Amino acid sequence: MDLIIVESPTKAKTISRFLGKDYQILSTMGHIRDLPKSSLGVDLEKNFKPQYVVVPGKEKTVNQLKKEAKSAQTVYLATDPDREGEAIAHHAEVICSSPKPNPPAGGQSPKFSRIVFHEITELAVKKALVNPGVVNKDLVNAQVARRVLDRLVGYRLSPVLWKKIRRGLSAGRVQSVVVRLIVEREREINRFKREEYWRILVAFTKGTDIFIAELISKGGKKLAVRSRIPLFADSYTVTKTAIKNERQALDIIFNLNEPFRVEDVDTKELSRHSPPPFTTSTLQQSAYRKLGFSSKQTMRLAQRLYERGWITYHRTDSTNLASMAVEKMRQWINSQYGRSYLPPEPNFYKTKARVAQEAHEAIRPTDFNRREVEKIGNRENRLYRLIWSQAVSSQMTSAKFENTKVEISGEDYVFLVRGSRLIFDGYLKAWGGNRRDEERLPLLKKGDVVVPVTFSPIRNFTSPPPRYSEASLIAILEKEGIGRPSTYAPIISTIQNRRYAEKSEGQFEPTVLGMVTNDFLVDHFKEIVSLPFTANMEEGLDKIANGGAEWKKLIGQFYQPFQKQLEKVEEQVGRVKIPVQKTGKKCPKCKKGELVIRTGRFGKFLSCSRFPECRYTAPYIEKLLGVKCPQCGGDVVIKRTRKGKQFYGCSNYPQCKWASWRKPKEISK
DNA sequence: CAGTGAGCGAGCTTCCGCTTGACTT
Repeated sequence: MDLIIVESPTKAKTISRFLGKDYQILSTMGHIRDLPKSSLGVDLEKNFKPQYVVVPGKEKTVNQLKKEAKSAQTVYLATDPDREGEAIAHHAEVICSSPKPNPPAGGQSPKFSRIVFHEITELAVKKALVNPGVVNKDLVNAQVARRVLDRLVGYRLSPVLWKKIRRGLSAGRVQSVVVRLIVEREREINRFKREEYWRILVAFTKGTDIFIAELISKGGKKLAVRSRIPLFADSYTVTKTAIKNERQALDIIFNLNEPFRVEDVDTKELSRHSPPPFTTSTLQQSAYRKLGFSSKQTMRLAQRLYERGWITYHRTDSTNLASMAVEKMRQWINSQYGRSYLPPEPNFYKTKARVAQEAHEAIRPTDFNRREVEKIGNRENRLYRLIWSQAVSSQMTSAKFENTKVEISGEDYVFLVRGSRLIFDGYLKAWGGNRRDEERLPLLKKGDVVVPVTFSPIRNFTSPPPRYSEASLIAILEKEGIGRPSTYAPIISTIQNRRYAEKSEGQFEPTVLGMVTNDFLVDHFKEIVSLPFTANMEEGLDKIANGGAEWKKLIGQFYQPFQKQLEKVEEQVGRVKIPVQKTGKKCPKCKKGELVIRTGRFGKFLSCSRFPECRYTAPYIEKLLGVKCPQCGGDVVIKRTRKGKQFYGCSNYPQCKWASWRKPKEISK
């Protein structure tokens, strides 16, 4: 019997349904061999020779692969069709073909065939089986280069941080850039100067209708002032008006004179195209924005949907849909919604990611007739419905809006009001007729006289660029090609576990430790924490994969200067002090020092500035919530676990051990 | 669900990317 090796057990199950009992199908559950965890595992004397070991905990899987391969005639290596998948195929081949102390006399060792398919359908799998190839050594070498580079960066840089800042810290090609994004953004926010400006809104009536228009120009000059601020990985547009204070605003209002006439009515039809079906990144972003799920939570739910066979694979960077799925979806749309919702040709989407490997399809339901899963309203179902709508609507026609711009003038002042009306719902139908974007206007035509009823000067302030949420962070990572679908969620945990950043009300703020560590890396290893570093690496890896470069050369080109810089920093740079935050309060123990806020391994805490002479410590209370502890009546405070997750605890800890994940209800006395 | 910082110096920390499952509120 022949053996087929895939990565995911769910995939194995699906394929065995297609192929019946003729094949045995096993899964590797990801990588089976890797560099050892507790040493560098890269021989610097021997041209970066990597030392591979069986991944701890994978011994059973490996033994089973070996055993079944022995009795197989052909071993089909059907791991994912991307760089990591090629490496897994290679490792499986190595494991299954060794050790061969004495090649069985007369017996045959198995033949290895590399097969690939981009969609898991019976046809695709059977086609792959009759088109066997061999493992692509160049692609494997590209993966080795990627792995070795990440190991060198991570395992040589981290110890520098232990020595120069604090034990246990970490640095890496991906995580250090993520921390930098958050730190840079915080500084951009701090640099930002809020500016006051005023808007003038006027409520007009026409007949029995009322609508609100905004003053947009005065004496032929537009009031809006736009400025673009370049950001570290982005840019930000600030819009304000030329009205700087209340006096100017009132001045304008007192000078407004009737009559006010409709000067111009401009109506345009606008079509809005559906977004593409989900990739991992866009699923995480949408689930966060629309359902409030964290990326971790989203992945856990998606995993369950995938295991039950309800959705395609959920770790993907592709927006492509299997042609069979598109065909079925088109039939479904045609029969349920009708012809006008079906584009003449299928919609195609270009993938946004810079370095997409497109080993899998986009995320979609496996059966479009399944509109709900399990109990309506539960989390799994809500995520499923999101995936369903995104996939189905991606193959539907555009929605059409009629947008109206009405200008109203009075002397040398011009007011503007915009309206929007949905004239054809198109793909929005798959979202359950979402009409939130409409803004209805009364019927207005040129020359109409409208009567003002109220004048409202509105005070505004320009707002700084927003802090990153999980969603906006993942969007940047995908855009820059940093990290992969399988790592977006873990990265976000890592930077919090290391206490480089904390999430507060859904937004990332750098800690003092995060800023110190980032500044150290930017000062001394600028290239590695730059955005193009990963992009450049990918370029090099592509050359290796195409047979146009040797992996050892690429690593050497990176490592020689890196090594020099490591030595220089070791020698010349002193230990960095982590700054403390002053509180202005006296230490209650020694009465001499000042209480300061320090960041330790378990987050912030209070201690005496005279440490180590005075060893006073106390927990740092972030916020008093005004809620009493249900056990002892003390104050309930927000605390953070070792891993940085928020929980609620009693301020009398450790005397009172009360703790909860959820905020306790107010106790009324 | 939780006690920290410095330095002494045992032994140890650390990367990214591919999988799932064992644990808990």
